[in-house]
Amino acid sequence: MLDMHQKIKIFKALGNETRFLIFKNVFTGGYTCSIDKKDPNVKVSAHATCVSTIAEHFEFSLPTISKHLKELREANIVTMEKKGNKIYIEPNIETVRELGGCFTTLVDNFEKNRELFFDELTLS
Amino acid sequence: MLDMHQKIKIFKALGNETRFLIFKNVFTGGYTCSIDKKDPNVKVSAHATCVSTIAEHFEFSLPTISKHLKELREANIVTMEKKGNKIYIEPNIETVRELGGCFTTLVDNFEKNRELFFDELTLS
DNA sequence: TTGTTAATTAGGCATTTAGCTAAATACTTG
DNA sequence: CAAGTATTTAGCTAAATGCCTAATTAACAA
Repeated sequence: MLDMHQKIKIFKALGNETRFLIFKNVFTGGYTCSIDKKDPNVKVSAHATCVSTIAEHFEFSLPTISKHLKELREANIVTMEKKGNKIYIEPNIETVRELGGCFTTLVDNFEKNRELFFDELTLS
Repeated sequence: MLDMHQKIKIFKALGNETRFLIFKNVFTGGYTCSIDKKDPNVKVSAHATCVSTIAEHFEFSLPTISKHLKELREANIVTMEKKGNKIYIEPNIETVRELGGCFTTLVDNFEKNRELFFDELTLS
C-alpha cells in the first residue's frame, strides 16, 4: 500500500508539465528505441527507453531531463536500470495501478458512507 | 474527459502536504459539521464542511487555508457553494472518479500493448 | 591509454510557492 | 445602522523549484 507521503511525492512529480510529458514519453515512446540498435539481442523490455532518447523529445538540456527523471524515480513511478553506459527507463506499472485503485476506493467508500448517512436520517 | 492541463493542475494541487490533508479533511471530516448548528434544516449534503471548520484542524492561518482551498477548487476536485456568509465545501466525486479511471486505463492499455508487442515478436 | 558517449553533480540565477499579518468585502443579526 | 462572523485580497518574506552551463563520473571503443 502507498502511504500518504508516497502519494504526495507522486502527485508532486506529476504536477509539473515537463515531468508529466516525460512520464507520458516513458509510457508511450518506448517502442521506437526499445532495442539497442547496435546489439538487437539486448532487450530490456518492450518499453524501455534511455535518458538521452527521452531528452531528444524536449527543448530542455540533458541535465534538466536527468533531474526530472530522478524525481520520477524517487516517486517510484518509473524504474531505471543501468546496462553498460546507458540507463533504461520503464514505467512502474504496479505503482500506477495502485494509485488508480486508491482513487477508486476513495470514491466507493465515499458513496457507501453517504448511503449509510442518509439511511440513518430516514430511520430517525 | 480530463485534458492534460487539468490533470497536471490536480496533481499539483495534491502534491503539497497541506492541501493533501485539506482534501482528505473535505472527504472524511464532513459528518461532524454537515448540518448548521443554528438551523438544522439547512443541509447542504452529508459531507459539506466550511472554510473555518477546516481551518480548525490546522495550525496554519485562515487565509492560508482559504488560498489552498481556492487551488483545490480551481483544480476542480472540490466544489464550493456559498450559503449565507458561509461557504460549504464538498469533494468533487466525478473528477476523482475520472482521475482513477485514467490510471486504470493507462495500465490496461500498457499491458495490452505489451502483449501485442510480444505477440509480434513470436510471429516473426 | 586516449577519446567518445551517457549520465549525474555542482553551482548559479530567476521565478514560483507557501506561509504570515493587516485590510477589505460580504453577509447576518441586534 | 452598527457590530459580529466568514471569507478573501493585498502585500510581504523565506524557501523551494526549474532551468542553465561547466565539470565530473562511468563505461565503452579504438
